[in-house]
Amino acid sequence: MVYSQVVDTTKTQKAARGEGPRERLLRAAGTLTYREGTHVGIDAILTSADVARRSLYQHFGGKDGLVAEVLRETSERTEQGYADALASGGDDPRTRLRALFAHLEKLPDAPGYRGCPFVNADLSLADPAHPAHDVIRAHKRRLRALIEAELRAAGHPDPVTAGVQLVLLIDGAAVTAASRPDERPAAAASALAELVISQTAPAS
Amino acid sequence: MVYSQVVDTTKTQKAARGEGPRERLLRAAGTLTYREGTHVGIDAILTSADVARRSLYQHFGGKDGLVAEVLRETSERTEQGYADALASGGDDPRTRLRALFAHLEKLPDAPGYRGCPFVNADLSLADPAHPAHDVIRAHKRRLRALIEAELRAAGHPDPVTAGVQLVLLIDGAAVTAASRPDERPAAAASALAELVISQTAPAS
DNA sequence: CCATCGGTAGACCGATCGGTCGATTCACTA
DNA sequence: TAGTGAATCGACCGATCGGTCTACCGATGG
Repeated sequence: MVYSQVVDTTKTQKAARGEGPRERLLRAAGTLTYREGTHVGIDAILTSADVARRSLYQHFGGKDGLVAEVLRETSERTEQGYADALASGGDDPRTRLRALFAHLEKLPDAPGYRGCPFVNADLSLADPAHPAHDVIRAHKRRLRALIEAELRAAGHPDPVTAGVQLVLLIDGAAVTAASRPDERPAAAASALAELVISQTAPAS
Repeated sequence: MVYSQVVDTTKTQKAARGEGPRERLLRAAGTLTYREGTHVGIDAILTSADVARRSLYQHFGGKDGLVAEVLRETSERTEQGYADALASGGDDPRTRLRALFAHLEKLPDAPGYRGCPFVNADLSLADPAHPAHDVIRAHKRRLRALIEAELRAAGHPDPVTAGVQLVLLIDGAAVTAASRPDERPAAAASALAELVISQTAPAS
């Protein structure tokens, strides 16, 4: 079943002391669920976090709770990154959106890039009642709202549809980058996004 | 772990007799891996297909071989659907591409729709050496080539990039439709695709 | 008539899954 | 200093995983 051995059981997280078991668990689970998928075994997470089995259940109630919490905290950091990227674009909502896509365009170049952690988890967890789905939906909804607000500020004729389109481009680029990075999908998505953004100023 | 009981162990496939074990296995595995994800147990597939355990290993060598073969055969049917959709658009490559997106736009309305089976499998199988990845990449590459040929025939200035963009739109729409169908992403993607297609005739 | 062969049935394997629990250690604080 | 609660270790649970194996069945064809 396993063709390549990528699971590294060594306690890489042990250096990150000073953090409590909860933090170590979240960090290890975040790393492993992203790299190996949400189906990593609990034991691998516990070993990597150097945390007792019982602590997991005391803090998160179980694996599903841990996975959901990992995504929740990841969404906070991610959205902070979005906000920073937008801010770097100044005051003009169009340049702000361009800055956001410039930020997103850099992500696939990161060493261990495997696509969007939210999309990956969403598609990996077949059970529609898994608590992670709500977390993911909420995150994507906030992203869409963020973009929609910029589009509205820019006077886009249909900011709702355009918001859906831009998030769709982001997710599509992430999926493609994870599978076929040679197509450079991030750049292709940014070019398409530019078409949407420029709809706000038909006669530039 | 399981919040909703969607696994139906009843031998729904038993009616499909006349087919050999191999066909029944492929049919059952296709249905179950799409509905439950690629992590369905082998026993569920065997029960649903009403096939002996040994037949699976004789025909496909193991679960991974079965999953890969399911995707391979699914890709044939899917690409036939693409070809038919294109053909329904007549001779003009632009109307052919529009017909293709019209075809794709109908897919999410199907009852058990859960997104693109290839994207889902690709993101669910964390092991990069799983044989299914090659099948999936090949399928998406053929789709891209199909689209690229139409764009080239239409005289698009950059058919390669535009091909990547249209496939990216398709995958992004599938991912979004599986998670947040209320956003009607297929329509949003088609509208964006129209922008790409119309680049072929700047002064329509 | 019997040998072969694809299929079935089902026991069985080691490994791993998520989860529970008792016993112990440790740091902090009252 | 004694007590308390959090975190530790590790045994243990039933279930399930993918995979192997033996035995049997029935049709086909020499």
